Amino acid sequence: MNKPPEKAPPDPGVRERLLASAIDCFDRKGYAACSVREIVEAAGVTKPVLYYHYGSKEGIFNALMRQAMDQFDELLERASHSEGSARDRIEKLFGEVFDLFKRSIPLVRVMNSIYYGPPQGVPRGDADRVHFAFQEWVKKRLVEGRNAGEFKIAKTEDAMWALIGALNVATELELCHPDLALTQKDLQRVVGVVFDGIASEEGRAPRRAAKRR
Amino acid sequence: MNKPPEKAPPDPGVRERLLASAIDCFDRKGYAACSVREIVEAAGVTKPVLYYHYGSKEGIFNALMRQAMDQFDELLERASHSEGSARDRIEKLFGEVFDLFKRSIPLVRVMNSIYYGPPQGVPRGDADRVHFAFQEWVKKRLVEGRNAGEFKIAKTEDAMWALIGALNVATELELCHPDLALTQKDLQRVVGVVFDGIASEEGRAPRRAAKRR
DNA sequence: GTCTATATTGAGATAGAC
DNA sequence: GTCTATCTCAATATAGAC
Repeated sequence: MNKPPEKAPPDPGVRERLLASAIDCFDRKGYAACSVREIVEAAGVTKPVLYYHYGSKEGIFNALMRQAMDQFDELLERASHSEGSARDRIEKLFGEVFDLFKRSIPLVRVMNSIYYGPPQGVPRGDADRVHFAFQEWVKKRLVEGRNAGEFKIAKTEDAMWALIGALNVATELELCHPDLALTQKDLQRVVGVVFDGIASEEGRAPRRAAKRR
Repeated sequence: MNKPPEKAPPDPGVRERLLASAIDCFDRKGYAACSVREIVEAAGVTKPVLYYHYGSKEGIFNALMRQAMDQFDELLERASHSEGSARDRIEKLFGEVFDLFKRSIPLVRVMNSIYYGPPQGVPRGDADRVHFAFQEWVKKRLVEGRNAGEFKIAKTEDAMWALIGALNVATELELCHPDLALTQKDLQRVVGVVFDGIASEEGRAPRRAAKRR
């Protein structure tokens, strides 16, 4: 609700410390279960400081969301100027997105819990916009690839979902089983499965003709 | 914490009403943000009734989780006796899982928010066990399929993740965009993309040789 | 088993001094 | 801008009557 400090900034970096602290707390306990007290204590300040800079608990949450989406938007923006085959460009963006996520696990967990989970008293914000933008980007590349003879796809959406599914699964593994997390190479192989398919040549034409066991 | 009623059950169905009410509230507001008061009011009872039957807010949550996992376990159990090609069996189980999810959206959202999101003061419980069991089931079918010449896969895990990713994406769409939700047929086509791949024949051998644009 | 009434704790947020 | 001290409210949980 409040604007950034205007007159004198005696404690530079308070805002950043508060953001970092909020990410950490939201990540460990969830938005609703994390208290303002815990956030400010970890940031080494008192409650009024948070309310002065961000207006409310929801205010600091929204600031986090905006920060995350700006980063993603920038990635998409740069990717729309990338070069190469459709597959190259998709693989490149997926690698960058995965890398960004890997570097922002706590923030991603917080965002996901609100986007996919129940609203915990905070609005979903512009998360939809970002999701749609990403989907459209992938779909465009797929259409281009098909027109260029690079892909054979009946329905662009199907391929889009299969690809996004592969990326999501890598992210989710990172979130809930860091020990089993996929590497960049692993992800590229999984994505490669989608591009190439796993059915053997003989098994493909007669779609359900594989032998019984 | 408490056992089911032992002596006299004057209000049959209270437990079920409480469970249903809890699912609904957890779904709409999240575990932490949903109050016991709201649960019991929707169930038409008072607070002590909940504490009598389930011991605590966490107790009723755990009861929900157990209920959900039992259903999933049963699905897996039946699927391990299914017949047909590996692809047939995988597609069949995916269809059943997707159907179960579609019929349990609120509960699934609650489970996911705890499994993938921050712990909101409740333990994750046995969710891991179920996930691993599902992954192992798929992996087994893939190995069988490869041994039978049905698939050509270098790394079974890659195909497993691509397939599970497709199922996840269908579930997640259902959760956060019911309007865009995939049908059973849609899901089978997306899964089909993973089985068959989308790369055209000429584009496949030289993996990065597609033309520049 | 289910109620009314209440104990107790901690939450989000703010007033006002400096 | 940041503090101390405090307001207000709603949360989980329980005591004890019926």
